[in-house]
Amino acid sequence: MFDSTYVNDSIGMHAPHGPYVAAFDGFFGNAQEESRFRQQRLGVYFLSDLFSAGYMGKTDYVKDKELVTLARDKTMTFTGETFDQWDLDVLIHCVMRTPTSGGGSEKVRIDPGELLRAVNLRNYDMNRERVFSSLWRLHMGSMMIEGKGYRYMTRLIDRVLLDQRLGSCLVEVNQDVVTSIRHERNLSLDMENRRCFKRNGLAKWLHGAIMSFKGGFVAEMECLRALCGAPDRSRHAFPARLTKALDVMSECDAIRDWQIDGDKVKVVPSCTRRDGTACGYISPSLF
DNA sequence: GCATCCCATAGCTTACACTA
DNA sequence: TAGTGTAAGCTATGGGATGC
Repeated sequence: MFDSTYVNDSIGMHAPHGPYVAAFDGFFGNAQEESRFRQQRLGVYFLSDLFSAGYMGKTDYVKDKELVTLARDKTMTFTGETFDQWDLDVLIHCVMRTPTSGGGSEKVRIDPGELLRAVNLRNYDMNRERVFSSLWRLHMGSMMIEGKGYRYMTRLIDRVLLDQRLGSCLVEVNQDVVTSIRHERNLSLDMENRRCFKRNGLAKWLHGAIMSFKGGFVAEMECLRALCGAPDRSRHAFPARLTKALDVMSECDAIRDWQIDGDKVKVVPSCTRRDGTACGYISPSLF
């Protein structure tokens, strides 16, 4: 069943290339510039409320929702079912298994049971259904990044084929996402850390933040809360959640040190290089 | 060895009450 | 009225037992 003839009919759109492989050289200048444009930085995905700090929580359908990001010169909007850290676990699992030798889009077979074991969850009907739902959300959700003079439309997973008879699926992750996440990262170690955090969505979100800010970061509490998508109504509970999450990360050796000083939070990852890698700063001026 | 079920427990979210 | 504290309800987890 997992034959190329089955994966060519995507989502009703005839797409011999990936969804945004430019078929017209010259619009973006040379090929190198085009490549730079297409590959988003890790922070675009991890330092925003695209993947909120929840875990297997309630999802909402949103249309053109403006995401909270650190980007000053572009805006990001999202349409689809909202994502949380469970969806990010599913995405990273798929990225880890995507072969990169071909250079173009590569498909990978995903076994829900294996995925669930990899993230420390039980392999039973409800959780397997959650894997399929997450893949559906990751495929259906679309982002638009709008900068000076351009709009960039993309999605995280290009194609999903679900084999209901075998209970497994074939997934084609957006090649730019694969490139961004795998760039300079030891994904096995990242997944080991995330597994250790169990269902603490905020710890997983913060882990994503230190994947982007390799030298750690200093953040204002309120900005951090907005960035990780924590709702306004739970504002008063956020400091306690943050302390708990940082404790969990510290116990799992994902961070070397952390401090909460008034409304400022400082996080130093375990793998900080001692070559002067810059520490990130998250403040209201960036919003 | 793996999947599933049952039950007690823990954690998170949300609604409501209270206070400045 | 906005911010904060608390408790109830919901849901997933962990451990043990059982079946395939």
